[in-house]
Amino acid sequence: MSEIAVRLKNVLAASDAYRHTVARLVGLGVPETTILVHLLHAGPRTPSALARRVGVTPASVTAQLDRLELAGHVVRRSNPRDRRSVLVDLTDQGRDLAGRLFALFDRDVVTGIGDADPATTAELGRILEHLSRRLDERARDTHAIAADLEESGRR
Amino acid sequence: MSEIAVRLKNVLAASDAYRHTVARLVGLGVPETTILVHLLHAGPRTPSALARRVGVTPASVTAQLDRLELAGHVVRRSNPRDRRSVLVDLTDQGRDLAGRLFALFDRDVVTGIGDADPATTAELGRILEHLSRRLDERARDTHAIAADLEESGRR
DNA sequence: GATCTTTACTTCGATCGCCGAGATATCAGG
DNA sequence: CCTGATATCTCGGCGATCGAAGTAAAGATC
Repeated sequence: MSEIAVRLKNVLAASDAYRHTVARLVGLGVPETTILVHLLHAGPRTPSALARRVGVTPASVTAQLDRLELAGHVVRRSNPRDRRSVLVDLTDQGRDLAGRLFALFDRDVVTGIGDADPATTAELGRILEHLSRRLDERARDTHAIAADLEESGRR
Repeated sequence: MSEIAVRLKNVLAASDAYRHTVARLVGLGVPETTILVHLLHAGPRTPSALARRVGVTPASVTAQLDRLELAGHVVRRSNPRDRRSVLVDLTDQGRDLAGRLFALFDRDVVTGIGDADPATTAELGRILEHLSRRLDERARDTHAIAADLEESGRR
C-alpha cells in the first residue's frame, strides 16, 4: 500500500506550501493560523493543549499567543476550574479571520477532491479520521518511534 | 463536504507533530527530512526545485543543503546540462536514512488506514493525487488566494 | 492539614533558521 | 556581443524557538 503513503506525503508537502502562503498573506506564522482554526473548531483551550496540538514547546506557544493577543485575535481568560491555567478564546475579530481561513481551505479541498461518489468520500473521511488519531498518538511516543527507526536500520 | 476538510486539517496537524518528533530524533529539521525523502522518490534535483517543493526561499535551501552535506546525507554535483545550477543527490548514507524515514511513515499510514478494500484504496489514491495538485498550484498563486480571502470577507 | 510531587504558564538568555538584497556566473535570444 | 533572465551563494539582520529556571496552584500521601 505504499502508493497511498507517497500520495499522502505529496499532499502534506503541498499543504505546507499552501499554509505558508496563506499565513504570510494575513501577516501571521503558520503555527498562529493553526491555533486560530483549532480554536474555532475546538472552542477555548489552554496553552498547554495548544502546544501539544501544534507540536511546539509551551514557551513558544506563550510567544505565539502574545502575538495573537496583540493583534486582537484572541484573549486569555482565567480558568475558573484551575487557577494555574489559562483559557484562550477567540475574539470576534479572531473568529472572523479563522472562519475565512478555514473557508478558503475547505473550498480548495472540495475542489481538489472533485467528483468522488458519496460512498468513497465517506470512506475517505473514515480513513482520515483513523489516520490522524494514529499519527497523533505516535507523535507523542518518542521511544516507540526511535525503536522502530532502529529496527528498520537492522533489517 | 466540509467534514473532509476538518478531518484533513486534523491529519495535517497530527503530521506536523509527527514529523517534528521524527526530525528531532535523527538530529535534523523538518524541512531537511522533507528534502531527503523527496530526493529518494524524485531523484536528483536542483536547489531551486527543492525550494519550490518545500515552500521556502532558495537562500534557506542553501543553508539546509549545507547542513545535509556536512552530515554526509547529500552531495552537490555539477549539472552537465546547465552549469549555473547544481544537482543535489543522496549519498548511500542519505539514501538509507531517507528510506528508513519513509518506511516508518509508510507503516504508520498503513496502520492508520486499516482494512480498506482495494477498490476504495485505489479511488483514495486518485483523490489524493488530485488534491495535492490542487493545493500545489494554489500555493503558488498568491494573488488568487488573496482575492478569495478578500471575497469571503465581504460575504 | 502539612508536605511533596506534579502540572501549568511565563520569563529570560542564547541559539538557530529564515528572509531580502546583493554578488557572481551562466544561459538564451536578438 | 549585449541584454535580460535564471541559478546559486553570501551576508546582515530580524524573529522564532528552545531549554532552564521561576512562580503558582492543584492533587496525592500520610
